Amino acid sequence: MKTESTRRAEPRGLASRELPLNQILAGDCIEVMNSLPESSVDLIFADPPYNLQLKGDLHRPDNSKVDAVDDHWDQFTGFAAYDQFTREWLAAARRILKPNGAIWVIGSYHNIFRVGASLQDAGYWILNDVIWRKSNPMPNFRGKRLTNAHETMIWASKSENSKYTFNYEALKSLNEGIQMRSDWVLPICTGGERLKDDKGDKAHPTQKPESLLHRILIGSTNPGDVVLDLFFGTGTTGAVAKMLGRDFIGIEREEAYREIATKRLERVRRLDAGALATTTGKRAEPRVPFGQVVERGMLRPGEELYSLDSRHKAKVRADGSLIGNDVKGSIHQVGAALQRAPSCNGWTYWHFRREGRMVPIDTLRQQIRAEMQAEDTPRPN
Amino acid sequence: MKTESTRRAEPRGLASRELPLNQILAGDCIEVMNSLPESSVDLIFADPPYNLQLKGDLHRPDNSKVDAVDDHWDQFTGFAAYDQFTREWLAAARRILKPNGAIWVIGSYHNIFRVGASLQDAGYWILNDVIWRKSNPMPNFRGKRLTNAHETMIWASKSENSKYTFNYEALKSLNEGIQMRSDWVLPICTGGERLKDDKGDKAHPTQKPESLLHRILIGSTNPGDVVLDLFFGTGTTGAVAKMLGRDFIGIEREEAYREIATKRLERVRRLDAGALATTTGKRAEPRVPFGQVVERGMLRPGEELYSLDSRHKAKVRADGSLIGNDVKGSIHQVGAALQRAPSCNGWTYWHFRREGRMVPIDTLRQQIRAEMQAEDTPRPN
DNA sequence: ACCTAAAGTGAATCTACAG
DNA sequence: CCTGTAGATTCACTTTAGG
Repeated sequence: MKTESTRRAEPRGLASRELPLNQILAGDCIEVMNSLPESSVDLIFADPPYNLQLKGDLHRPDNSKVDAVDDHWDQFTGFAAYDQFTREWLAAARRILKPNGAIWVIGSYHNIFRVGASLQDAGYWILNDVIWRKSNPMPNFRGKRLTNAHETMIWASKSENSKYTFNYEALKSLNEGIQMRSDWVLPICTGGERLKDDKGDKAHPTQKPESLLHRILIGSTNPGDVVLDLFFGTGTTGAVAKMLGRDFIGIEREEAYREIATKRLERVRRLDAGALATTTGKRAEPRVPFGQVVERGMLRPGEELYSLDSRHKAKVRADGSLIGNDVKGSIHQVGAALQRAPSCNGWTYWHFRREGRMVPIDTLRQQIRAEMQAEDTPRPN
Repeated sequence: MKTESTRRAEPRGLASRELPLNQILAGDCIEVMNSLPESSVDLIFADPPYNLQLKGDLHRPDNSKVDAVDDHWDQFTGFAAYDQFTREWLAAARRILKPNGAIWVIGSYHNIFRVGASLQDAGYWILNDVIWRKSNPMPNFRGKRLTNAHETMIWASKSENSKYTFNYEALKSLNEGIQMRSDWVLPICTGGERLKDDKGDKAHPTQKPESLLHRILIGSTNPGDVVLDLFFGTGTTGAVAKMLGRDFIGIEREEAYREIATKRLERVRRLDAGALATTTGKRAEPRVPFGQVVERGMLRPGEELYSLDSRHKAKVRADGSLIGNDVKGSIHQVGAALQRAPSCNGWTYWHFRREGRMVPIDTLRQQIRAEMQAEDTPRPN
């Protein structure tokens, strides 16, 4: 396995240097991939059409119409056509993956079983299936099925013996000391993050949240890695990759999406090296992980936190750890070190500035807890 | 869709009466299923071998053993054998399912994608994929992957137009009044529920928790339904089915498991009817034509009805239709037309005035329903 | 400006039955 | 098979409107 310290063991070949880095390539993803050199990218992310096969309109109980995914790119004549499409892009993708490369694919029950089986047949080796549990899904309006509250992602290496990248400690750190599980609770993409067109409508019907890609890229790539997105859309993968200091290549067929993504990417700023460094040591601790505050964008990597008396400050890092005065670690550890105290509750010690005021980060934890309580009701039967 | 009130609409055929109810049948599940009459069971639950790593034993439908192979080139052989086994039991299961029957299959990423694709290919219609999120999973000891903290279930009807059973209100009630989502947080089977053998070791490696089957059977069967478990194991499905007043059939190849399950089932007691009753929605109520309200003199022809905000009004006619603003038709049609909405539930939209208050006409329907129930209930004289 | 109420919205395979 | 109609059905969150 490649780890944080050994990731440079695999030298970039000549072919890799010729890659069209940090660009959006126009065209069909299979054709474009076939024009790229083999064994040249570290990670592929694919959010292919789901083949939803929707029939009539759907109305909410208040009679408003649900804005469905009826785009032409989601139309297939049947399972056979969809399977062939899937097999072809999976094969092309595997060719350009480095031997130790990996792939992430996201889908729903409409397509994910077919994609998963084709992926296994193509020689990929599944590492985990990961559930994106949506904290705020669209309900089932007709009361005819369960609320479709999740999507499924498959994480697979190029082959069974690939030394894939897995930043175990960074993910554990994002989860405040507890192993990251295969189910990730994250909100869908709404609000200011959701891109709008000229008319104020959503620019893309299926824009993914940056928090999802943040966790994927932190966990399965290193800074400087090349991340390829086969169905780039509005460029969420590119935006997060750029922010996190990874190189990206996007492939997108629709010009409208390419234009939106290009503008979006111009606004993204790369984090500095300090914010990008991730924890390699060990830690442990309790309930709501501070990493979720970062993943959810409540605090930005690179943002500064202050003690209430402003005597100490520290910088937020991408994996949910802090760095202040050369001390790295959890919000608790850094707070304790700077005070030369044996311990410190980072949640109440650290504050961020909003509109001139100092706000304790514990308010952000309370927000997350409120959401978790709403979405998470374990019941022993 | 079958609801609580209509589930008896589908008569049991002669064949159904010949089913070996509440028994554990010995043998290979495909052969046993082929000996059962077609279109005879309401629900099938299947917890098939997960094909873990293809390293353990895998048997073909003819009971011959597949040689486990680690060689890369032989992987396809492994998948092919597993796929054939899957297709055969799925086909046999579909034959004995009633037209409105459904199936649940549980698996992990090792097999669930292949099972799901085969299931779609066989003509089943996926209703939901459901995530069993384990509240207490085994951690990943080597730190090389994410903690595998969930399993995936697929819920599918026999065909696209099956009127499958879905007890929406009962599940909503289980979830404290909020509609049930596709992710279920439940603990794994441990403690006193976990069956032990003579030596005190776990009797079965993958015993499922009763809470899981409880939710499945409450949500997708009615009392008296026939539930078939193809890989019965220690009989969790049978135990929960018996407790919930469903009939079960179990198929199990291993004698040791059949013995354990038999003992287990003897200890299970069937709940009484009062405990079995579940919440039902309006769909289960008998239909009442608005004309009956007029016939019974609860509203007079010529009387005016109003929307709650009094923006629209309409006049009752002798035949139980309405006329408002030159639009004539049913209470639903006139309500929809006046609001320019695609549809409208006239029962809740229209109100009449009594003693200065606005009363929804649905209260009149409820009165009629109450009288109908009183008539149906024989009174001891 | 600030608080509250109302409206809007999200990858959705979303009805049952009489005639 | 088809068509037409009765009539049942929503959660979490954001944005906008109104006071």
